[in-house]
Amino acid sequence: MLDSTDMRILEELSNNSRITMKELGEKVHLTGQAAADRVAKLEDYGVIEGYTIKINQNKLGYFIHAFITVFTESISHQPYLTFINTQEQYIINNYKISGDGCYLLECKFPSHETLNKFLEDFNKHANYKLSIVIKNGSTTF
Amino acid sequence: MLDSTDMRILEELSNNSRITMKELGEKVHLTGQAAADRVAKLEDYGVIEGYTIKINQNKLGYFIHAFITVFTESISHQPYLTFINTQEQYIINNYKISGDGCYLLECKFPSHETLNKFLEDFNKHANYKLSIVIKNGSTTF
DNA sequence: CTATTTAACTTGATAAATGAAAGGATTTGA
DNA sequence: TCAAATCCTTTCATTTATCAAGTTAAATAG
Repeated sequence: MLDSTDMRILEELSNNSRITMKELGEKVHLTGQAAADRVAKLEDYGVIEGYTIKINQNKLGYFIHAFITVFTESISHQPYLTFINTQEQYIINNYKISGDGCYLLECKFPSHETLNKFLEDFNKHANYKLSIVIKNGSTTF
Repeated sequence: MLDSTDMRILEELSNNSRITMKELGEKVHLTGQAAADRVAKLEDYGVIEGYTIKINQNKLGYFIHAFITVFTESISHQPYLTFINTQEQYIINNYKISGDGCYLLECKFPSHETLNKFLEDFNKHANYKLSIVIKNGSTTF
């Protein structure tokens, strides 16, 4: 379905999604139009789900990046899910997982105070285990 | 530092980073040029770290999304870190964390077979606890 | 109170990118 | 072998981005 040129296009767009089609074409040895056609196909096929930006959360005042392993107390997860829907500003991802815990909640907080307050409210609906990110050794793509 | 217009710009770019400056300007009630100026400042300031794409990993054949809590056996983390550097294709993020475990490893695999093989090699360098993502209730921005 | 500076924005001209249409290789299948 | 499909290129009209200059408003200083 995808050839190596498509993979290179995905790589280039991962690095800079605002690149012009002309430039992208040069990088993968195609004309701008051919590159644009390829990209349109990747969109149609659904490999490219969207175009977005990387935001530096520290610069927005979110200094704490945390993962919370969630253990819901009751049989129903609904109270927990309802609660976190009211906490959108702090939530990055809520992964339903198998293994230890029901959910893995990725979140961000401006301060220990806000985190503490969040956990107090949180604990009314579920138990948890907290992991704070010290360093992000992220890879590309 | 950032006003509400800047926040709206970040939101719009998060939703579609390939939007034209003209269109972006219309959305936030500015001319294209003013919008472009704002975006340039957000880049300079470092809030916008880059432009990227959302890739559907399933369409690339990565059907398993997992989080691995890592417990290094030896005092030195180096053997573990060296190992995962050889496994780039499977690694999304390697977060150094406080709390339970030393690292939280986010990764992707094409199949249970590749995951199993990975864990066998992995286990030579560190112990682990595996969580497989069942559903991603991700939020925006 | 007035002059000056600065920041944020608008306008207008030019250069560049985009999108659509037409056409040319190359491959695929009947 | 012929027809269709795929993938790419070229060309051109349209749209967009970019650069420089000018406007406005608010803050600052004399």
